[in-house]
Parts: sequence; structure tokens; C-alpha cells
Amino acid sequence: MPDSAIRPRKEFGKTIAADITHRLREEIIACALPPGEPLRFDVLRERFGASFTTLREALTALTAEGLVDAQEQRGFRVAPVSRQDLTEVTDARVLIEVELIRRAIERGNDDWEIAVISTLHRLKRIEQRDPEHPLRDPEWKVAHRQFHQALVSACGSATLLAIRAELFDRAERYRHLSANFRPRPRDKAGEHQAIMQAAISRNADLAVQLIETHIRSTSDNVATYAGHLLDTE
Amino acid sequence: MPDSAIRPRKEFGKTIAADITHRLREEIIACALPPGEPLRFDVLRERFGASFTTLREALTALTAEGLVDAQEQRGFRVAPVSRQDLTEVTDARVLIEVELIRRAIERGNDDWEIAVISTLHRLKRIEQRDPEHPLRDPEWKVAHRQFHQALVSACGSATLLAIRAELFDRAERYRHLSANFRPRPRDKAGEHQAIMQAAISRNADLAVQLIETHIRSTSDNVATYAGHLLDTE
DNA sequence: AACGGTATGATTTTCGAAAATATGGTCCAG
DNA sequence: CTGGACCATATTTTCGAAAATCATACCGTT
Repeated sequence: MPDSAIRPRKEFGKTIAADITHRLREEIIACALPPGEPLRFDVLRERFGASFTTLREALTALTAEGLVDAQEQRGFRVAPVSRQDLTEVTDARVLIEVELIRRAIERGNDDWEIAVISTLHRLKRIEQRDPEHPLRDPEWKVAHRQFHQALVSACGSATLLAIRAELFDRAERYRHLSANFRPRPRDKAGEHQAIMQAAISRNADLAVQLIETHIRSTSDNVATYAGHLLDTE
Repeated sequence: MPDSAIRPRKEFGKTIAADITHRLREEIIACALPPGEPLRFDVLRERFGASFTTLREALTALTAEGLVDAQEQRGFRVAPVSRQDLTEVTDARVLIEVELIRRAIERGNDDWEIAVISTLHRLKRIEQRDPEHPLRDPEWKVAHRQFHQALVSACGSATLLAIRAELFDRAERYRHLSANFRPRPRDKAGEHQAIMQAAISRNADLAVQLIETHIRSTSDNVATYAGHLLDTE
């Protein structure tokens, strides 16, 4: 289900609707389309060069992912943000991610270990390039996502992985929301390193604790530095 | 997000696409459209009296819910079933439902207690009518769903409730799959009664244990009596 | 007979026009 | 001035035809 986002230039593989869905998702997560923004067909039609129907299909898919809000007979808009929603997403992520980490540590084989180590390695290399503003680097985004994805990939449940991916996207949107206001990033590199070590050494309890802290502190950061954006309805 | 399925006669509220989505979902869950069945537009067009585009939108929504399988450029089909998928759905349900029951018991107020008691009452009345084949009674289906929904409704997280609803639907499809082969229903009435009592008396640990047993034994039943349907790819 | 390539038919996917519905403003009655 | 009904416009939603893509059968070559 996740996308392994290799340069999604033009229509990479298949249907236009799937491509539009992908591009719209990226823009919403990156807050290029801000929360609450009405999504009018005329505008989208021009921006994405697709017809009503195709756009509608994409918007329907994103509605199911919780990134778009459908108001029957009154069109679509980017899903609004709120403190309540941030809390719900955070709690749900903790619940699921903790379970998946446990399972992955229990079941992960050599390939899993390699994936975890190598994705972290790439992430650290990218961070060295611009330690101040990692979130602005699209490559960092991809690498960060892939590291966390690798960590749980061995859990054995495609169903839970799909749910996790959805929640990850929704959380990432909140991260972008606060990116412009956050003074300096905290020591994420160190946290990722510690999580990797706990996972590889099969210390489940420690890994779980680190992951929960990681998720919650990110969420707290958003609430602190983007709180003023979370109050409008 | 859940539907409170009151007689969805004709186009009840709003858009045709939403209506078709609802009807298609019901038919898939009830296995009127069997797992793996190709969903060709000509056929659907005749069956539901809607156009390509509208149907496509409905199928896209159901794909996101895990009830339909989209194969790019090669159309849609009813999501296939498998032992692996049944296991995943069951485990995910236990994980989430257990958490939600805990939260609901902690946060539920008078309205919650009333909802739990009254939905169980209705369920029992319906069961008295035809104790042998409850699953064949569409009213039982609705009442059963509403009881379980009421149990967790006070959890405080719309996000987790939406995920739960999706998993419930997917599990219900498996139940229908085995309904024709199951010799006699086990004592569900007693189980529901016990769950209700544990919840109302705020005995979280007991309620959690009962719910987990309830979910897993249902799943085991399916594996036992519909196992021969779960092996074809 | 086996293989590869191509033409034909079936099916999905996309499009823009047309129908349905909401929005906003104006006018009139109270 | 206020409130409500009505009309005009903006926007969404739906449709069936047209384009794109896939599946299959056919044919010629080895």
C-alpha cells in the first residue's frame, strides 16, 4: 500500500485517477493545500488537468483516508485540523505502532534487520546535508517514512500496516503544519538511532517505550508550535 | 461514518454515489456478491441503474474499506477471502476493540449505559423470534451491529471508531460466509448479556476478556465451518 | 506442432456536456 | 427595517459516448 515514492513523474504506471490521488495526497500532507481549503472542481481541473469524474474518484479515495472531507452536494474540502483530531491520531498511532513493533521484533528475519539498518543509514546521510531544516527536504520525508515503515514491515499483517500508513500520513500533515513555526528540530537523529538499536537487539520493551515517546513528543511539538492553527473550528 | 442502517429505501438522503456505495457494501458483506467475483461495469450498470462514473466512485470507496479489490486497468472484483486475511482482521479487531471497550467503560455516562442496555434488549427480542437462524434475519444483523457499536461508542475517538467499523464489516462478511454451513449457533445471547453486565458494572478486565473470547470464537467458527471456502487463492 | 506477433472484440477508463442542487442577491410584504 | 419568497448564477453531480487498454483468437513462420 505505501508508495515507495520514486519520482512520480507524469503517469508512472497505471491509471490517471491513481496518479491524481497520489499527487493530491502529497499536496495535502505537505499543506500546500491548507486544512479546510475548499476543493473546487474548476480549480482542480486546471491544476491537475483531469476531468470532473477522475478528480471525483481521487477525492473519494482520499476521503476514505481521512485527508479530505466530503460534504454531500456541497463538494469537498481538505480535512480540517483540530486539537481533538491530533490527539486521536496520536493515540491511535501509539496503540497500533506499539503492537506492530512488538510483532516485527518477534518475527523479523535478516532481511528485516538489513532494511532497518539501511533505511536509517540513508536517513542519517540526508540529515547531514541540512541539519537545520530536514522537513523541508523532500528526500528526508521519503527516507524518514521508509525507516519507520521498515521498522514495522515484518509484523506480518497487511491489514494493520495499511491502517498504520493512513495514520502516519495524517500525522505527517500535522508535522508539516508546525514545521514553519518550530524553532529548531530536536534530536531526532539520536532517537531514530536508539530505536533502531533496540529493535535490532530484540529489546521489545525498550523499543516500544522509545517509539511511544517519539510519537508523543512529535505530537506535543505540533500542539506547542502550531497550536494557534488548531483552534479555528 | 457508521450508518445506523435504517431502511435505506431508495435514495434516502443525498448523492447517488453514496447510495450505491451503501448498497454495494451490504451485498458484499452478505456475500450476495461472493468473494473474488469480478465486478463488471455492464452488470453493475444494469443491477444498480447508475452510470460508469458513479459506479466507479462507489467501487473506489469500497476499495479503501478493504471490501473491493482494484486491479489497475483490469477492473474491480469483490475482495477475496483467505485464512490469512481472516486472521489479520480478527487480530486487528481484538487489538482495537479491547482498547475501545476500556475507554468506553472509563468514560461512558448515563446515555452510554442506556444505549448499551436498550440495544441489547432489542437484540434479544429479535433473537426470540427465530433462535435457529439469527444471521438470516436482516434485523438481527442491524441490531447486533448496533449493540456492539453502542458498547464502544463512548470511547471518545471518532478515528478509532471508524477503523473499528471497517474491521467489523470485514469480519461480518466472513460470518456470512460460514452461516450456511454452521450447524447451530452457539450461545451468543448469553455472551452478549455477560458482556453488557461487565461493561455496565465497569469491570473493564472482565469485559475485555469476554470481548476477546467473543471475537476469537466467532472467528474460529468461521475457520472451522467455512474453511473449505478459504483456500482458493 | 510450437512459437511469436498481430488483428479483433470485450472491458475499463476518461472526457465534457447536461441535469441537479446549492448559493447569493433582489424585491416585495409586513 | 426585517423576513421571506423568488430568481439568477455558481458549483456539484450524473450521464453516455469516445478513447485507451487488455484479452483472445487467428495466422504465418520456423
